[in-house]
Amino acid sequence: MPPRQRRLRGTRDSATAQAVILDAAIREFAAKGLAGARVDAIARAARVAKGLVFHHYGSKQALWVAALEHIYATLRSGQDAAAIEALGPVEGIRELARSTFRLFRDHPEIVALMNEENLHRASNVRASPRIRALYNPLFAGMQRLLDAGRRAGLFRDDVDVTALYIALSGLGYFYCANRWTLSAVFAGDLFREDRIATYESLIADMVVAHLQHGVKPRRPRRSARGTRSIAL
Amino acid sequence: MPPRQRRLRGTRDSATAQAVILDAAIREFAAKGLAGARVDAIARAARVAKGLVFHHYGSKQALWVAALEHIYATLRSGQDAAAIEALGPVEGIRELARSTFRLFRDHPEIVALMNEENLHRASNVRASPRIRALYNPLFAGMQRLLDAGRRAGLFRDDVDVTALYIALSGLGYFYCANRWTLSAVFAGDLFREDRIATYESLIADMVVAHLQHGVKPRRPRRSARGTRSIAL
Amino acid sequence: MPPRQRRLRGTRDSATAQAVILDAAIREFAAKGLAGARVDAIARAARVAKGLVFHHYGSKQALWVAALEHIYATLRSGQDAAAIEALGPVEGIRELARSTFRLFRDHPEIVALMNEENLHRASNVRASPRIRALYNPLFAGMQRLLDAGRRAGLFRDDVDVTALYIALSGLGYFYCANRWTLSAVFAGDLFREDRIATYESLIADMVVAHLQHGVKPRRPRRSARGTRSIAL
Amino acid sequence: MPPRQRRLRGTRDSATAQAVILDAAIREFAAKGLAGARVDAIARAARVAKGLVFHHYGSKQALWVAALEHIYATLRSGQDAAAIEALGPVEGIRELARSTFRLFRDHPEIVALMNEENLHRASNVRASPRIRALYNPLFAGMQRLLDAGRRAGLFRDDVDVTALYIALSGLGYFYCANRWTLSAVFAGDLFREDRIATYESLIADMVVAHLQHGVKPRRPRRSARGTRSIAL
DNA sequence: GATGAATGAGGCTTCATTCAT
DNA sequence: AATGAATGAAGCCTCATTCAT
Repeated sequence: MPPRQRRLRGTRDSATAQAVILDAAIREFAAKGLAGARVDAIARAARVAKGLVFHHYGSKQALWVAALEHIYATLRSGQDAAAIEALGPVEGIRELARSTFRLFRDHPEIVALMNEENLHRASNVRASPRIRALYNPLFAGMQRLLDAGRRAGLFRDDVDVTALYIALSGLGYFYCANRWTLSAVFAGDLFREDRIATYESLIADMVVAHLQHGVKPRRPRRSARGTRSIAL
Repeated sequence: MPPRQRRLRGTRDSATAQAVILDAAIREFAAKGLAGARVDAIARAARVAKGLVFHHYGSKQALWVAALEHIYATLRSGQDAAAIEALGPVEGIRELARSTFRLFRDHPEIVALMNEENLHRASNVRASPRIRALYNPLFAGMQRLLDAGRRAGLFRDDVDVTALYIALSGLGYFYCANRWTLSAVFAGDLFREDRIATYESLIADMVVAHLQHGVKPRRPRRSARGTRSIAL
Repeated sequence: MPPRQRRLRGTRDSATAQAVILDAAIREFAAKGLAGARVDAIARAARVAKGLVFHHYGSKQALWVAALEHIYATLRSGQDAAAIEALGPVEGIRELARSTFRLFRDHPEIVALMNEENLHRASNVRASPRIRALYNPLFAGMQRLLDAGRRAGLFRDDVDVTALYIALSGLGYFYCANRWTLSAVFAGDLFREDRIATYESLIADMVVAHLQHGVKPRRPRRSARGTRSIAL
Repeated sequence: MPPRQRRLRGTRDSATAQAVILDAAIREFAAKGLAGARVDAIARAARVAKGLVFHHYGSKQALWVAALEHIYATLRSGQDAAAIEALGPVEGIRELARSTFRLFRDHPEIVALMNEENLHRASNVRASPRIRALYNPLFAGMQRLLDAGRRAGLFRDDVDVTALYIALSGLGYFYCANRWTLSAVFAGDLFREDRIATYESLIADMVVAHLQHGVKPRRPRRSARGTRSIAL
């Protein structure tokens, strides 16, 4: 009788096994939370003996940390600071807002794990310098965009990067994090294509509207770079 | 010798006991999530025998639903549709944004339980008509405010109530939901008084900026911000 | 179908349950050691759900400590200081030696647990003042016996109580502790009645022979009490 | 970069590897017992892959037997029958008592493994003719010493070799086996140099006092203690 | 109504052992 | 000979729930 399930047995490829386990773990953690996740389920999903999970990761908690670091890396790699900066102030910020929304939408595990981690008061994030370091380039890039926008007379000059980042993220985050309760309350699927598209541009509009609010357009009004349309 | 710890024993006030249990449960659920919460801990916090929890609520799951209904009631009672409507379009929306933020801030259990409930794809919310009904008055009120704003030439006319509610909530939600991870990443306490105040007005500004974006002020133009005039 | 095994179910007698569990635990610990013992086996032997063991004792380790304290109490209650003192120097010491041997013989769990506890460098005994306190009356009694023996010119005067206690115990202990290996090596059962009796008197003789070694008998030579035979 | 830790890898000296493993095993078994010992820990201590332990010894149980045989060999080699016999009855017995004590003192692993083996009712010792055979020369030598002592009128004639061996061993064994519990109860270190020395001579005295007890000195009576005279 | 002893299913983790390399 | 990934059978312990009182 052939084995019912292809196991790793014989693979002896520790890197692959670890990746498979981590992937399964992220899925399980995202679906059930840390406390609700079952190592058993992770092992089964990874087609691996339960013991192997511990062989490679040591404990459920350590696996959780690995999952956290992974999703933070995903998050950050989806917010490409350089690419955004290249678009110029207005389009750059718009794109950042949209891509952040897109990230939360396409990677619900990011939202789920971040929520859970906040339950634990970020004890793991705080302990991981790797995660914290990921944010620096993004914030630096945002700051340069804001400065450029101000110099070009496009943006107001009383906006704090941190607050802006939080607002911009929150707009996308809530939509995804509360997908199910919102859908229940509104009796409709929030993730229908058209709704998502509408909301995506709303986010971008709202952030930029705020940045431009009360700014007197200057006459020749030329932003250094990134001017796409006169409308902006 | 009097009992060292006052228990409910003998008070025969089952309503009080139930309230105490529910209160303890909300705290525990907020701190640990549904899966992470322990009935034992709830009973201990309520100074009640574990069996009594089951006596009154039947199961952990049922207790969860009760907690959920409770926090939704809190949420809704904090967003007073009538009071908001009375403020007129601009101030009404501003106040809604601020009070929603305030709710999430002062009631972290709301955020925590909503997150957890979304893990379960809102199965309990969907099953609770009571919760869903809570939203109707608010949305109706918002819709009337938006209409009034449009008629007064203050607001653009392409804004969907649902989307607006989500955006407005998200701005406050994220700040609270991710309090700990954000504080870790920014290496500072997000909940310092001044930061909160700044962010609170940012939220209000951003929402209104969006609603007014691209709107041509009509002749007798009255500044929108803070005018509590009858016209609005 | 009647229940296969009588459980405690319905007993609701916590004290009894705890005693039954402790008894089973001592047996299991004595047979397998701390590491080799199975909580499962203890619960089964006690006809109790495994969870109840933890309900009452908290952990295997705590159960071990309880077992230790129990066997030490047994040990000490088997070495009745008062009764021994009443026998007078020679017979008292003889009886102490014999009864100590008897204790080890009839309570192999004492020997087994003491051995195991020494593996752990007595960490639990050290932490239990209750156990340590048990020894005081015995040593005080022994000291008084030795003093009396010296005053009566029966015992040499250079013998330390502690050393004497250790020697006296060791004579009986080894016989029991190594029952099986010794029996294997000598190809005979060490616990045959006659062998035991022979060895029991050997122990008593040896200890007293030592105490009397080199002592010049005085003429009137009357021990205060307990003089059984002229030979002594 | 050279390997951080020198492994046996590549030495192809399987004999060395086996010896290193056995040594580590004895240490681990002595510290934790059979059930408490971890093959993992043994391999780590031996700086060897876990698989190699099984490669060479087959199973934990087999490794235990090897360890057992090793410590029995050590024990026996420390009780040199020929050397003891050469000392004559009194000094020979004294020396046997002292050297046995010394063995237990310097090789706590002997005591620990013997205890553990008795937990298992000596099943491994019984199965190992090698171990049992080790005792024969010693007993034969003791018997000859006793006989000589009797013929010389030094020893009583009702003493059984087996019982004597047990008593003599027990005196030293208990002191070492219960080192930790005794130290805890007496609140002092049993292994302080002076205490050990005192006890060592106590053991020798006690055994000889017993052998000489009630023996009428013949005419040319020579004191037994410490006389290394030819007559003995 | 209220208690807490008791249960049993199942969770995380350990560990001796096997096996491909 | 030697390695270390991989396994699976327990092992300790937790926890929601039941039940006698």
